[in-house]
Amino acid sequence: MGKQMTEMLKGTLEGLVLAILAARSAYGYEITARLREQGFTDIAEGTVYAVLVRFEQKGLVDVEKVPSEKGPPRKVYSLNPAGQQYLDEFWRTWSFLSERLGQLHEGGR
Amino acid sequence: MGKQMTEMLKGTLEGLVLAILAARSAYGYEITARLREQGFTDIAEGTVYAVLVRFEQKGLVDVEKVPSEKGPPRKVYSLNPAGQQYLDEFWRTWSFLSERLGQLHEGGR
DNA sequence: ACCACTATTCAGTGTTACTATCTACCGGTA
DNA sequence: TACCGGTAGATAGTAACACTGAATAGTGGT
Repeated sequence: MGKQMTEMLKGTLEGLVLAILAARSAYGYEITARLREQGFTDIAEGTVYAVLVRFEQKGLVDVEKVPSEKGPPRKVYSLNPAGQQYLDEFWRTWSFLSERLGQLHEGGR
Repeated sequence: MGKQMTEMLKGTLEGLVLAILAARSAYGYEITARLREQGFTDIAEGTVYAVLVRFEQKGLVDVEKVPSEKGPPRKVYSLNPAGQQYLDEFWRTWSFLSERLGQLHEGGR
């Protein structure tokens, strides 16, 4: 999708994935697929896994290994209270930025 | 403002500054001051200058040195057609992301 | 002579997403 | 058996970006 999207995803991809997990627990492959469905066709698989590893290291998610009928076992991630708090903070930050940019976008025409 | 804002600014700070320049030409110190007025109190001065250098290297702006009554000469930056095009692309990218995140934010409550 | 304000530059650091590749498990087919 | 496509995850190396912290420099006022 271009270099601008790549840079813009830094800082928002985390929130994107957290928001998906907030709706319901999921595993990496599934999250990638859902992002692709929503139009983020260029997000690399490896990138999503890296995000999930970071979440685990920061203690924002709980992990459970679940055997799969097709393929190797899945690592199912679910948001814990710390993750929910982190997500709340993300929304506050994003709202602030979104508001300012929205004003600039309107004012510029 | 926190680490989340720092990361979220990657990719959006460029657009922020471009949008400011689209409204009218400006120099670095002035841009920093305007950002601070708008609530971006934690954006480092050095960061803004780095953005402007990148713009110059990419050929998105025209530069003019103007003597100042107070202090050293100013480098006044103005958006050129390439910069305007880059800004248009930024808005398209941001709109896409903003729409998706907006949906997730609404759906999550 | 000193200080506060204005104005720009730069080296070094940490975080992040991408690329590319590798491992591994399963079912179906030749 | 041997192979392949789809599912699932891990990892080393790279590029881009914002921040920290400091340095440099010009002007006016005390």
